[in-house]
Amino acid sequence: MAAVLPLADLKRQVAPDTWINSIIKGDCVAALEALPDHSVDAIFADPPYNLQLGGNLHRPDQSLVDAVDDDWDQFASFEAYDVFTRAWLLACRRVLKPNGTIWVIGSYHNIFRVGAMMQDLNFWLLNDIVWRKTNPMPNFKGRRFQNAHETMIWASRDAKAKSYTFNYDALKASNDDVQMRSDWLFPICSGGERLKGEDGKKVHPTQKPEPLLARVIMASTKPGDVILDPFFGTGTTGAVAKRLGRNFVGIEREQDYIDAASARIAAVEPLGKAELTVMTGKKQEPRVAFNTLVESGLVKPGQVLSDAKRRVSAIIRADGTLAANGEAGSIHRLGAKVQGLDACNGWTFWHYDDGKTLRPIDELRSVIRSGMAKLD
Amino acid sequence: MAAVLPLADLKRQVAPDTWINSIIKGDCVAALEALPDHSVDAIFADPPYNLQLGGNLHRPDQSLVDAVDDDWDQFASFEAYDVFTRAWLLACRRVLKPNGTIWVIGSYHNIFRVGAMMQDLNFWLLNDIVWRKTNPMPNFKGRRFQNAHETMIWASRDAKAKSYTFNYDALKASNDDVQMRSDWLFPICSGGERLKGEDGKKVHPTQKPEPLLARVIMASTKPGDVILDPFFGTGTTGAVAKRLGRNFVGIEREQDYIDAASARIAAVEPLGKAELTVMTGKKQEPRVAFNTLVESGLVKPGQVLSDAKRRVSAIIRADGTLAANGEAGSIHRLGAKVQGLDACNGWTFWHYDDGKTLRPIDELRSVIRSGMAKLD
DNA sequence: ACGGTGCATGAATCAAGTG
DNA sequence: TCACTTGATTCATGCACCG
Repeated sequence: MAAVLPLADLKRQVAPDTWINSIIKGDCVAALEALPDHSVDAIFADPPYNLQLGGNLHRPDQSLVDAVDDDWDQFASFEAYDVFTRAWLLACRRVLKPNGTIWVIGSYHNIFRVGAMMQDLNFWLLNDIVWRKTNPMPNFKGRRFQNAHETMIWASRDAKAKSYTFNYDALKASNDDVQMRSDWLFPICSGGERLKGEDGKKVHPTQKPEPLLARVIMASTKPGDVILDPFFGTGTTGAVAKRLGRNFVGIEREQDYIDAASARIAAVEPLGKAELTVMTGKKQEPRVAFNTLVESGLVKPGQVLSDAKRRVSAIIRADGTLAANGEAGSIHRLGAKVQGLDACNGWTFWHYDDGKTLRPIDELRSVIRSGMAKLD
Repeated sequence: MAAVLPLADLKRQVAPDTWINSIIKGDCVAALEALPDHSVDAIFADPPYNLQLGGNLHRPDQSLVDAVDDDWDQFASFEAYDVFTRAWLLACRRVLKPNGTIWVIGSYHNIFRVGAMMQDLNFWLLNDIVWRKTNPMPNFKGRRFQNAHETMIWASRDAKAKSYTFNYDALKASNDDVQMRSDWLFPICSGGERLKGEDGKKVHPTQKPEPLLARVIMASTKPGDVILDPFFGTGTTGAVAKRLGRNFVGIEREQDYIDAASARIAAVEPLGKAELTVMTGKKQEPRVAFNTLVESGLVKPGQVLSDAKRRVSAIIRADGTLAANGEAGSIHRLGAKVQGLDACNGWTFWHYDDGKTLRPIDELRSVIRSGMAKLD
């Protein structure tokens, strides 16, 4: 797990087992060039924020704030940052599968430039997600609002990509059965999760919290997917991907970060298959034609179906169509017609009388499906 | 109030009384050209979002979503939108005072382009603010996260502007004595606040809620300041500015919107000077001890206080503490104790009988505070 | 005057599979 | 690529109406 690959050994190698679940050491764009076209399912990118810090910042007690002033976060100008951003985004886009999606996280210092560039490069923005921090750093000078959030952009490769992965039902189930919103609340990375060096100092200045990555990965990937992180740092993406039964590829320049990430990922225990099973909606269940209900005898030709309030009714015909008012058609078409609508889900609209109460025919479809499941 | 000015009458007139508190009818950039250099203290801009909607969207009940499909939101391309954005931002920058600040609101469709352009034009970003909606529209198809927020960018005219207005202490005091964060929670504009035409339909598709504007204006302007809104719409900025003792200038193209805004603003009653002074004071709201109420005679030793439903009661002692069931303590400690809780806000928990009804003692604190305000 | 039910609606880049 | 079919999909709030 987490082999470290020297960049020179890679030349757009197609065999995934040469680079999957490894950290490629080298410059981000050069390393991306070594990966094959359309080879990763998702990308999580935490690029340098281009913080434009003037002098040092002191707390009210005069202690010095340990700001992000590393070499890799220094850009001479917006133009230089744009050139850098365009290069790594383009390289990512080539490597991403046509139905893959990309996440980029940033703050107000850089996220507007990144988002505009993504639009310029034909990524299609799906959402912007706000990470609200429960415990953000205060604003010490009292000259601005406390900067209490960061922004993530989630985008598909292009506007036409319709079948990207989004585990809507699992997210909703995990969120008290209401759909997941675009504002997420998580603590910053601290305590035992925060990697510290032998000197007790944090290894990386902007280590992201694992729960944040976990939601990203659970929302937009499937088990077994390959997730690329072109700014791997201390490997939060890799650690969470491994724990959640996904694969990763990391790109990182600094040996200290690579060392920390390798050890970290090696210690991760993946979850079992049962725990990883994602709740899915009706969409993913096998298709059942209404005629199957007729053929199996669950409903009978001549039987009357009605809507939930018995305002309209129709008769089942032997070919699996319905008839009412001299018209006939599928359960969906006729359901739409009797309501004067363009569309209708006949499975939930039409009901049958079980002797006591009206029940949707969708329940009979479930009976068929459970019978099919037993054949597995 | 809210005179409507034909654009032709204005030629960078310096005398502010010719355009202050009026709505200029005309194209945004052309109208901005008519205003003098460095003439407004703050700008709030709600530009078109450039939504690129495909076909129609239906709810699960097949009803049609009333989308924003107005002509003013149609742009041929990102490039066309950028040209438009650059033009109005540049014009705003000339009109803004050197120490003025600008707010721009948008969604993920446009805010990244706007933010990047602002940086390119040398605005200096101070914060990005997230407006979290309590009641956003759901995502009906379950293909994305519910889009539950919009983003505002707050920026000064340039990096060197250090003495912009930011009422840090007033914001902190209004926020339970912790500094105001970058994520704000407000409902969308609906109910009685939402302007409706004679046909019962909304006058403007994107009317912003007044509390949002109130926080913007209270945070970044002083009483008497001039606030420009280059996309005035139905005049939320003007209405809130007038109520809060500020001046406004609006620019709007559509006569229907101008008519609605004029009538709306005319009906606004400005707050009194005392109320505004309290709200904008540099110090936090003065702390009032319960004993001050006793000393001032608003409550009397021996008087009985109870909770809102008369389930528990306590007696006021001369030293400003309460006693009940053989225990005594502050209004907060005793309130917590009688409820079996760890903490309690005694000001809102305890009520007194004014002869007709039970009223919270917090109202008596307000009486003390307004008396203190009159001493200013 | 209430409480309960039903309905309308808000800045929305909102489906997937088959032939 | 287009046309057509199948059938999946919503949260909070305000207001009208009714008993």
